[in-house]
Amino acid sequence: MGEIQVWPERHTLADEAYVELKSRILQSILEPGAKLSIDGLAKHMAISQTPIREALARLEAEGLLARRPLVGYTVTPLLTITEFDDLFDLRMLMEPLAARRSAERGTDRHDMGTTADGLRSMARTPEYAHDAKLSQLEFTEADSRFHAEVAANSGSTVLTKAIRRLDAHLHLHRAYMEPESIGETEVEHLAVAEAIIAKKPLAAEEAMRRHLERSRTRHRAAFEAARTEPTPKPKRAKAKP
Amino acid sequence: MGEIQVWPERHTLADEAYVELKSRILQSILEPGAKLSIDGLAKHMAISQTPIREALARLEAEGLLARRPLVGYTVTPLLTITEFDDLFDLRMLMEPLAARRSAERGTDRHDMGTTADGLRSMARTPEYAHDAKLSQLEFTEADSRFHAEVAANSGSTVLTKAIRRLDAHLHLHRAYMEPESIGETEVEHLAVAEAIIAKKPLAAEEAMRRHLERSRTRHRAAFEAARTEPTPKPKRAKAKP
DNA sequence: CGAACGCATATCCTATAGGATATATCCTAT
DNA sequence: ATAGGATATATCCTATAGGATATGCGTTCG
Repeated sequence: MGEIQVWPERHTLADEAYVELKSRILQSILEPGAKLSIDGLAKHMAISQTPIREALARLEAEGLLARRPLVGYTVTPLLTITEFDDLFDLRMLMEPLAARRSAERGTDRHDMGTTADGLRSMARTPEYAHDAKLSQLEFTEADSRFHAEVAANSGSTVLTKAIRRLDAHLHLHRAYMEPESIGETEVEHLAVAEAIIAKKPLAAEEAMRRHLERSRTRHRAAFEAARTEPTPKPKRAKAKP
Repeated sequence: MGEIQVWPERHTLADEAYVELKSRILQSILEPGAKLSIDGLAKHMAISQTPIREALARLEAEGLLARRPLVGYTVTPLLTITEFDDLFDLRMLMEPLAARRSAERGTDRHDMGTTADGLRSMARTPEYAHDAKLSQLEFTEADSRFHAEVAANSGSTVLTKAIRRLDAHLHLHRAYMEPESIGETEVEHLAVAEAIIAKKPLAAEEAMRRHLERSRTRHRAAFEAARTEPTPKPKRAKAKP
C-alpha cells in the first residue's frame, strides 16, 4: 500500500466533452467543414450546453475548430496540397532538431523522459487487427505518439508544444494512408529510436530527416489518390441518430 | 456609400472578457501565479460567469493560464531561461524562412499581401506615450504586428499560424519589461522590409536572422537583469477592491 | 422572371440557481 | 503541544430558462 497515488486526476464534463469531440474530429467522424450545433451536441452527449461550450472554446484555440461569433463552430477544413507541403517543411525544421536534442539527452537517468524500452516499443506499430478501420486508427495514433515522445524526450516544452500543434492537423490526413506503408514506417521509427538510445545526435537528426522525407512521399501519394476519388466518405455528418 | 463594409465584426461578451483578461496578464496587473476567481471576475466585469469561463478556457489553451480541475485557474509562470532559449531557437528556424518566402513573393500584385509602404510603416515603431507601461505594450504590439505581417506575406497560412502560435511576443513581453532599444529594432526591421520589397530572398532571410540574434541578446540582458532583483512587484494580487 | 422585403424558426449567447468538491478553521485526543 | 479529523465556507461546475441574432422561406413588387 506504499504506492504514491498521484491523485485520481479529477476531471469534469467539459474535459470529457473535449476528449470526445477531439476524438471524433481526428477520426473524421466529424468531417471537415461540418457545422457543430451546441445544443445538438449537448443532447447527444446527454449533458448541458455549458461544458460543451467550454470544450469548443478550447478546440478552437487549438486550431481544430473555427468559430464565427453568433453563428457557430465548424470543423477546420482539410489542408490544401500547398498547405500540406508547408506543413512538412515545418516538420522538417523542427522534428530533426527534437531528435537531435533527444539523442543528446539519451533515454536513461531522466525523470521526465522515456526509457530505452519505452521508446522502442513506441517505435513499433501495432499488429494488424481484424477491423481494418480500427487498425488504421491504431496505426495513426501510434505514429503520432512516437513523434510526440521523441519531442518530449528532447526536454524542451516549447519545442514539444509546437510539434504537437502541427501534428494535430497532420493527423487528419493520416487516415488516407496506405496500409502497406506501415512496415516502412516502423523500420524508420526504429532507426530514430536506436540513434537516440545510442546517444548519437547527428545520426538521430539525420534518421528523422530521412523518415520525414519518405513519410512526405507516402502521404503525398495518398493525398493525390484521394484527389481522384473526391471524398472517401461522402456521407453527410448530420449527427442525428 | 459604395464602401464595402466587411461587417461590424460582431463580438460577444466572451470575446471582451478574453481581450480584457489577456491585456491584464500582459501588463502584469495579474501576476504570475495569481489565482483567478470565476465569479470574482464576473462581478468585477459586471457580467455572468458563463462568458468568463469561455474566455478562461481559451486563455488556458493559449498557455497564459493553467487550470486545475475543480480548483481554479492561475496565471502561468514566466518563461525560464531555458524556455527562453528554446523559444528563440524556434523563431530562428521559422521566421527567416518566412522572410525568405515573403521576399520571393515581393510586395506588389498580391491580393493577400501587403504593399511596400504598408510594410515600411509597420517596420516603424510608435512614439513614446505618457504611460511607460502602456508605451512598452504598444511597442510590443507594433513589433508583433511587423513579424506577423512578414509571416503573412510569405503566403503560407501554415507558417503564419505556426509563428503566431508561438506567441513569442506575448511571453517575452510578460517576462521582460525593460524597454528594448527601440531605435535598433526599427533599423533592423527596416532592413528586413527593404530586402522583401526588393525581392532579395537571401538578404531578407539573413536580415531576419540577424535581427533575431540581436533581439535575443537584448532580451537576454533584460532577463538576467530581472533575475537579480527577483520580483519587480512583490505585492500580492488579491484583486479585492 | 428576378429581386427585395418581411416574417418565422433555429441557434447562439447570457444570466442565474443549485449541487458538488476543495480548502480553511476549529476541535479533540494522544 | 502537535497531529488528526470533522465541520463550515468559498468556489467551482452543471443545468436550465430566456433574450438576441442569423438564416431560410414565402410573398410581393418591379
